[in-house]
Amino acid sequence: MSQTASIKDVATHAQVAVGTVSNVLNYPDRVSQRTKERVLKSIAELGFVRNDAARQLRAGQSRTIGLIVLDVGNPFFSSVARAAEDAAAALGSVVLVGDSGQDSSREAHYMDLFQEQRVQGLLISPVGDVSGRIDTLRERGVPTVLVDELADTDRCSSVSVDDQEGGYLAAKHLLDTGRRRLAFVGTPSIRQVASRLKGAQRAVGEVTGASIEVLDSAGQTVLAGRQVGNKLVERSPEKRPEAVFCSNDLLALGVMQSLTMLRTVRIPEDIALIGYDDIDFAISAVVPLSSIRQPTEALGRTAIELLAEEQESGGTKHRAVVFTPELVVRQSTAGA
Amino acid sequence: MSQTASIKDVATHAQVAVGTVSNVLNYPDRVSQRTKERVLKSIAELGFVRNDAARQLRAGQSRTIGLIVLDVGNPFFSSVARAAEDAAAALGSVVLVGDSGQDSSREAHYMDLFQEQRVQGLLISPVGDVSGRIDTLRERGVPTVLVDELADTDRCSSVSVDDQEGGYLAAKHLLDTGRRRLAFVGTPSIRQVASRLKGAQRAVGEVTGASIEVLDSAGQTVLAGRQVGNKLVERSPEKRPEAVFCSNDLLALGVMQSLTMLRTVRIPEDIALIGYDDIDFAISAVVPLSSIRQPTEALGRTAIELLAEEQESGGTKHRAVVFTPELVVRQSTAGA
DNA sequence: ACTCGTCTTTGAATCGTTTCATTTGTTACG
DNA sequence: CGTAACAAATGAAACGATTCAAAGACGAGT
Repeated sequence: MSQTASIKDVATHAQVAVGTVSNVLNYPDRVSQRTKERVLKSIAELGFVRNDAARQLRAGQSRTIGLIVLDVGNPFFSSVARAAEDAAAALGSVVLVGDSGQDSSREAHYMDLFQEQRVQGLLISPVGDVSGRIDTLRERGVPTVLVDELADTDRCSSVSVDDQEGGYLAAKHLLDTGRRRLAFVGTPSIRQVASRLKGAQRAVGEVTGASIEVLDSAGQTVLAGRQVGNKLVERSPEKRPEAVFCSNDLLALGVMQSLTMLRTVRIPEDIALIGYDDIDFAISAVVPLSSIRQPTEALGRTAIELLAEEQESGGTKHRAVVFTPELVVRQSTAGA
Repeated sequence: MSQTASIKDVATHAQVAVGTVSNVLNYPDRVSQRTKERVLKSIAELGFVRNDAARQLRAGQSRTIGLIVLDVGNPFFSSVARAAEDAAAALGSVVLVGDSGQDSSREAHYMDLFQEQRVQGLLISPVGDVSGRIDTLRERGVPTVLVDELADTDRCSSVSVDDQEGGYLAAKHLLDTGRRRLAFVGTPSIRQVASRLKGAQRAVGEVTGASIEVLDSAGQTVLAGRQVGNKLVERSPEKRPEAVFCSNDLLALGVMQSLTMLRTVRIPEDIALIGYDDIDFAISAVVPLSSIRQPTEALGRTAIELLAEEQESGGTKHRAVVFTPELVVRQSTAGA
């Protein structure tokens, strides 16, 4: 029946003032045991549920945090989101997730939406350059934290992963296990990929007699990896690299398929292989794939922490936290 | 500066009444060109953003729809969510996604949250039995649509996929291509898996001389599939099935790894293989994997449509829409 | 009996929007 | 010139919660 009972209905039913009902809900200690029981009973009987819109209106702020990611289907982002949700829950807040799908109009749409919702703050993996919009948000009192993107600390905080270090770790591992002629597979036109390559080149530069060739792939997919892998198989054995570092796991899995398909190349004996991201499939590949793992839980958790810091400082103090990725060694790079 | 300008500030700045500003926003036709321009200019200058809490409070309902899924990381659900978001956007609504992670306390948490938000309606893939809670919601005017679960149409609407038909399609395809001794790999303790098996058995029953053996797997992962695959390889060739139907693609990929690893078995010549779900990896497997595709876009879109129907009928009319999955033929089941 | 302090309860004011009955302004027509 | 018809603008009331100054209740101490 009751479309929805209001606090006033509860007050009438329990024969108390509206303020008392509110106190039962928000400051139970201020209310005597007797009346508290009576009010709670009325709440149960009427099926009262707090109207969050009214509460927010009065409070001037919501208990909500907006998160805009490039792709919820991507395990990296869904993991970050999950961690952020948990961290926010501990603070009594809720995370609303928006998926921009790499589309800046969708991104703008969610930014507007979250502003109308008066979110406490915004976590965002920006599609393009959003520094202007972020300045506007800050002026309006909405702190923002960039996710997976390094921020200018004059403007806002950020959490990101050191891609160059990840590339360094991968290449160093290959070198440490005795390989000297390396190959890098990926699309360096993407910023993150370029950093990973740069790190790899740094590691190679530290070892005399080591070299790395760059094989540009057509995309970041399994199929693109397979194409590159086929080219490698066609080469005469002495021209093949001793180790291949792929800028993501999908590429690596594609390369692995090509190399193992014809049985002429053994992994890791003839060619070692390492990927990036440590997706679920990496461990269950034909040859379990070594990879670089990004600390997604820490990213999500820290993003929420930085947001809290921003709120406390009134949006004046910014911090850029950079995480170091982690090397995960599996069979595909086992000792030469 | 402006923490946030209200409609009253805009009215003062533009020298009009608050009602006029509201009309500019909601009924532009009621306002003369001249004042409209003046008001819009003030809105821009003050950086006014509508406060959604106040709007909702007045309206008594939000423009928000709640969606609770079992796992956002699962491509099935992220695809359904995406489709629902798009369909809702066309109606001017927004979808809030909650991830229960198969945990009924998290599920309950989101149900409470969405109720406080006064969502227009709820789409849910329930963890356990939620019929009681759904009854309560209906009484309170929150229509609910079950997703990926068949509903009792006396209580609420639902969108689901006919798993038995999916199993039938898969087995029939294997039979149509000449295979007679089939095997089913999966964990029939899961409801959906049991239905798929039942459908497969129905198809086998229609063909004389055909048989299907059930291989219970330890889970639904690639590794579980590999274990089953290894057992198959150990058998003498004449005892191996001619075709294997796995209750999901991960299992199928695991089986594929085992079978192709030792090169004693060829896919599809010696053993045909088909999975279920048609995940992205299916097409880029070593041997592209045939599979059963679930119409996730249609599920999401229809869920929103049914919700709209519920709203129009005041929550009295319920409908259960069951979709038929689709067979996707690839190389792994190519003609014998 | 009176005062003081503590604990509990009260209820009006407030948040920012939308709505709608009224008022004000303008044009057309007899 | 009067008035009917219509368009545009007004501003108070309402939505449902929280807050807070003030009032009320009660017991202890003198």
